[in-house]
Amino acid sequence: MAELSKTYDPKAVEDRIYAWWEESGAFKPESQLYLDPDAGRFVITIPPPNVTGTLHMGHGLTSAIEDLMTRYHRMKGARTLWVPGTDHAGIATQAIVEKNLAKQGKRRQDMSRSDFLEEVWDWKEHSHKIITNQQKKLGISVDWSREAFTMDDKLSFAVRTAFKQLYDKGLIYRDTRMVNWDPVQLTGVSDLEVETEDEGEPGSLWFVRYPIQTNRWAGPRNDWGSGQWADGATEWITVATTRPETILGDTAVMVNPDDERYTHRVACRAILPAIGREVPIISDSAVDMSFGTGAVKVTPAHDFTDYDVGKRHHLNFVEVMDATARMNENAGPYAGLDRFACRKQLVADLEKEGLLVKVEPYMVKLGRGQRSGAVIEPRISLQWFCNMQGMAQAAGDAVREGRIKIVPERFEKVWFNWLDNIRDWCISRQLWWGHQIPVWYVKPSQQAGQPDGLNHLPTQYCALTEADAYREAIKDWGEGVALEQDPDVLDTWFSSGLWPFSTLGWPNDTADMRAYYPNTMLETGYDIIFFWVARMVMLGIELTGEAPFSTVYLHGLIRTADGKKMSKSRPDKAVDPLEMTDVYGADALRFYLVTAGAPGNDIKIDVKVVDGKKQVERIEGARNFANKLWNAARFVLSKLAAGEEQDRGRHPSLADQWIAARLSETIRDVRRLMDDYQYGEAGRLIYDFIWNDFCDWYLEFSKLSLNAGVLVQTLDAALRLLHPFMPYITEEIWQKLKEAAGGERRVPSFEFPALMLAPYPKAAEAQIPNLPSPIAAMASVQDAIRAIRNVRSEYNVPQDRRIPAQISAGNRRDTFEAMRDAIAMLARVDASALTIAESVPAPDQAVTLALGEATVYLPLAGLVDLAAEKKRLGDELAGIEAQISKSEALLASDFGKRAPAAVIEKEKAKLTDLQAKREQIQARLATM
RNA sequence: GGGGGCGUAGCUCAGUUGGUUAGAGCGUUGCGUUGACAUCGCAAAGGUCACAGGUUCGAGUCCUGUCGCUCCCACCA
Repeated sequence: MAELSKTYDPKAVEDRIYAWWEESGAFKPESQLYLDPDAGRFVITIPPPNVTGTLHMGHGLTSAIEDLMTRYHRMKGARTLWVPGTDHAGIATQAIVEKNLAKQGKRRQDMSRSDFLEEVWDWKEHSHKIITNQQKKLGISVDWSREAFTMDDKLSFAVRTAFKQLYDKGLIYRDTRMVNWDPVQLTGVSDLEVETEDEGEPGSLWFVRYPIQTNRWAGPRNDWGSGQWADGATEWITVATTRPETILGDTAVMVNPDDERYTHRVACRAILPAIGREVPIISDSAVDMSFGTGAVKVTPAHDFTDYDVGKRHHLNFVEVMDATARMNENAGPYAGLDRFACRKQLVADLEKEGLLVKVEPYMVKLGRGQRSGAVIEPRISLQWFCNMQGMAQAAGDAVREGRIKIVPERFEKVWFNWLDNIRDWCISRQLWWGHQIPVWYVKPSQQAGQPDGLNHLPTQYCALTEADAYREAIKDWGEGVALEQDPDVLDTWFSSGLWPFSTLGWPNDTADMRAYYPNTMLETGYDIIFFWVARMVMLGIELTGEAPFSTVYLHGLIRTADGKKMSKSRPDKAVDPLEMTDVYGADALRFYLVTAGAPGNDIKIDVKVVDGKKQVERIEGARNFANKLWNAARFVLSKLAAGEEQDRGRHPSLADQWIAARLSETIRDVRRLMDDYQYGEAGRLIYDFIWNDFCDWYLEFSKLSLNAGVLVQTLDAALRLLHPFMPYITEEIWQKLKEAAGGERRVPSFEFPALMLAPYPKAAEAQIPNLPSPIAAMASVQDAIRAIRNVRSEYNVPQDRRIPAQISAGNRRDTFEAMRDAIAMLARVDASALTIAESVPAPDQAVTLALGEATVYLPLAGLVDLAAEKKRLGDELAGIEAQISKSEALLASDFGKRAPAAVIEKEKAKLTDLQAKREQIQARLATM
């Protein structure tokens, strides 16, 4: 048998084990060797990382939790599939590639679409390689043979099919509307992709007065910029704005109908500064009288509210900016200026013309593009939309009716709130990277050739392929028709929304669709509940008729120590998952991540930099745990190799029965917690069992009397329990254990080739019947040992000094007798001076430990004086008596009548124990 | 404007159908190292569970309010 190194070295284990798992096909559901029909299926599809670069700690958390779930269910005997894959991440990836090209002095606009896409595909390959490599390091047990990418041929076909089905139902339509426009990325984006700072950003509120047209003053007689533009005007209306440049596009001024200050102004006309356009003053209840001056400028082409106002009041829509947010020809003297340059110039000119009343500092709620950071400009454009009303209703019902369970439950409220207020989804993007919209238009030249066509024939064809589109178009337009495909691509979340079924082969009726759809679990961060989870549910129900999964588990976000999002701008506070696996090992990182917090709660990672290396205390703690387990295994293996076991397979000792009972208890609780998604709590229980029960106590007992059978069984079960949390180290140890344990020390799980394919422990299998509660019996021995240690520490008894002890053990006499050697060793008692009896006479000059079930006397001649001991016992007695009074009062109160029997029993047992201690102390005091 | 979350030991956090002595890790203090492990062992100190009410025999846990921090959603210029 190979010797184990003195400390656990993840680097010597992880890659080797992972390669072995992968090569042996252990991640594939077809390879499962242990199946329990009652366990059903477990199917989960990975939240596909964006091919934008590398993974961050959030992906580490996702991987840790999902692999934990997957390994747990696989070991429980559920038919288990975890599908991996990546997302093309349209806008984000295109932005990165454009940025990279810019470094080489290249621009997308100077390239052909296909040349640019070639660059993106190269980047995708590059990023994909890094990502999958990182995922493998983390140990995720996904079925790589089913790996998917959102722009694979099969998935692209699913996207076109979904689009066509929705189009044919009339749920997808094209319309000219106001959308959020990113003037840097030159595309429309959805509402969700616009981010605003809660407090707003520092800006100004400009108060500008517009002259009113009167009998005496019909309009400006002098040029704008002359300083005399408004000469002669006598009446004014003052508006407040945060975006002065939009004045150029104003087509009305609006006041509240109830606002008496302005009643006489309604129906008057104001003259727009700079442009000189006459604009009506209208009244609309949308105006907040208390804000600004109570008069609002209306720019229907550049503001969402004003757009609606413009529609309501049949105003003109004057666009003053182009796609890049430069002022256009409608901006008069400012044409050609950037919007912010225009703002600056216009404000200066307004001041010069005496139209700037005042400027106040103001926190502006600026919408910024999620990816570009550019200030979003509302813009009217022709886009594709998806009607969400019906789908949102269905998605809400799925949760309301319990077909989908959201964990933690509190997110249901957010879910309903968003779905109930849903707006149509702008799904087209003016990008090149993504799924091109499967709609073909008849070329305008053709339409011109057939004058009737425009009125009677369709000019757009939604089809799965260009050939299909032609087939349809030819029917209407004849053989010579020429089509061109819509140049836009779909929002990246459209394809992500199909992910749980597009990965399984939908729309085809594949074996995987039949076997693994719907999924059972969807696990992701709560930050993409709307972007992704809601869209999957809506599209899933609409397209497949079923909710795509039955449980949604949402984890928290990874944050820096000060609670901020980890960002690349603060590299000292951010931490990379691979950096941590490199320092502490994948198991340590994973154990930390799943035990760090509670479901749905954020995790703050406190990074310390020591000698240029990043350290995280809590991951270090998990690493230490791995090492502890490693050394425990080393001990077990050395004992097996030495063949010095006693009691083999025969009478299990009290210690053996105790560890088996504790194991059984732990298994029961762990399974309950795991099934209730409380992975952190489950992990802590396993940690406690391994470190405290197994290492601190049972291995110590084993040094006196070894039962190799029980030792192997216990370690085997502990490894299986821990495997979903720390897959590598447990597999490595388990393989060694299996190799070392022959013959009758073998346990059933050794029939399986890999720990990851072995069954998860069941409580029953660890139970050794017969004795009543070995846990309670052992507890009294542990109490005694701890109490003796305590006294030794208190009286500074040197570690190497063996002391005598007399134990009056009452009906625990057999228990103490059975543990005699252990007591001697662990409490460092002189074995030849250890008396255990039902009752022993109290010796003089001894410290007395009243433990309830037993009394321990430590004759520490010379170390304790009578008076001090009397005082110590007196104090203890006082404390106990206080507790007894409290307990008695409690039992005498309504508690005794109303509390459940079990609770009362517990209280009574406590009281009995206290009374026993009191008696012991009183008896002792009486003899002193 | 609406809706969440958090506030528990010096620090980071657990504590899920309310059960009466509130836990862990790290840190601190004392003792300890020739045999599984110093990435360790033994022991100790340390908390009016943010605050104020309420429900209950019983509240860290449920309800109401207040304060502080934080996040999400929302078209007040």
